[in-house]
Amino acid sequence: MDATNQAYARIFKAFCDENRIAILGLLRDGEKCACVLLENLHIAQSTLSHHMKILCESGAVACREEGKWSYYSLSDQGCERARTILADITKPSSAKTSSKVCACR
Amino acid sequence: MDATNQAYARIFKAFCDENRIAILGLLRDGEKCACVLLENLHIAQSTLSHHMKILCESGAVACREEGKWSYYSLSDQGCERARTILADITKPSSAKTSSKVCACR
DNA sequence: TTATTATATCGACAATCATCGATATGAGGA
DNA sequence: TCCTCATATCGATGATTGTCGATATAATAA
Repeated sequence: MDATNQAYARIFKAFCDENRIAILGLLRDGEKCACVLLENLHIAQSTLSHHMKILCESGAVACREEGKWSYYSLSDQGCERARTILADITKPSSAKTSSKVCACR
Repeated sequence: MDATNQAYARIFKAFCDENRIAILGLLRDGEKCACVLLENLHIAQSTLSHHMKILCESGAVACREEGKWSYYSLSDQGCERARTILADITKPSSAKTSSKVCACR
């Protein structure tokens, strides 16, 4: 319905799987090759590739390809954007308009 | 596998559905009765109830029951916790340890 | 008490998702 | 060239999720 909400939802999908959070945890230490990520997770290579695609599409992770290797790292800009959006959707607006009791009373 | 990552993932599940983001948008203006939320969303009553349960369980939304009405509002504490966790998992650690090239080279 | 109203729960169903093994692609190395 | 290695893509499968209508619950009104 709302394209913005849908886009926001897609960004937070990056953070709602425990394996993807584990991947982010590994990337916090710095850029990592896909094979290093794979060594540290108990998932199949095709599954890792799937998660990396979602993380990259959300903008939180950046990919650098070099020869046959793919290096992944946290994207400062993408992560900052996710944090900003979460702040936007969870911060009360300055002008609250609702009353204490429901109108349907 | 990792209980913490699983718990974090569950929190962000609250934010990865467009209808739930729309609900948060309505709550930014202040506490709202469930029936008011329902009027503003094109979903069935049982679906709203389902979403409210997920939002409350994530901690981002608080529920106040009064008579036959349920009033929902953003939880300052719960939202702050979500923001803190997102910051934690997306901020590079101070001591980066990885080198520029993959060890498997 | 009986009826109405607000919300939660249940059961079913379709859609989405995480996962895997198999295969394709593409870069080096022999 | 042929082989190996790193990664991506494909197709299938089981699990989870969003959605609904029907029903249960519980509060209030008549």
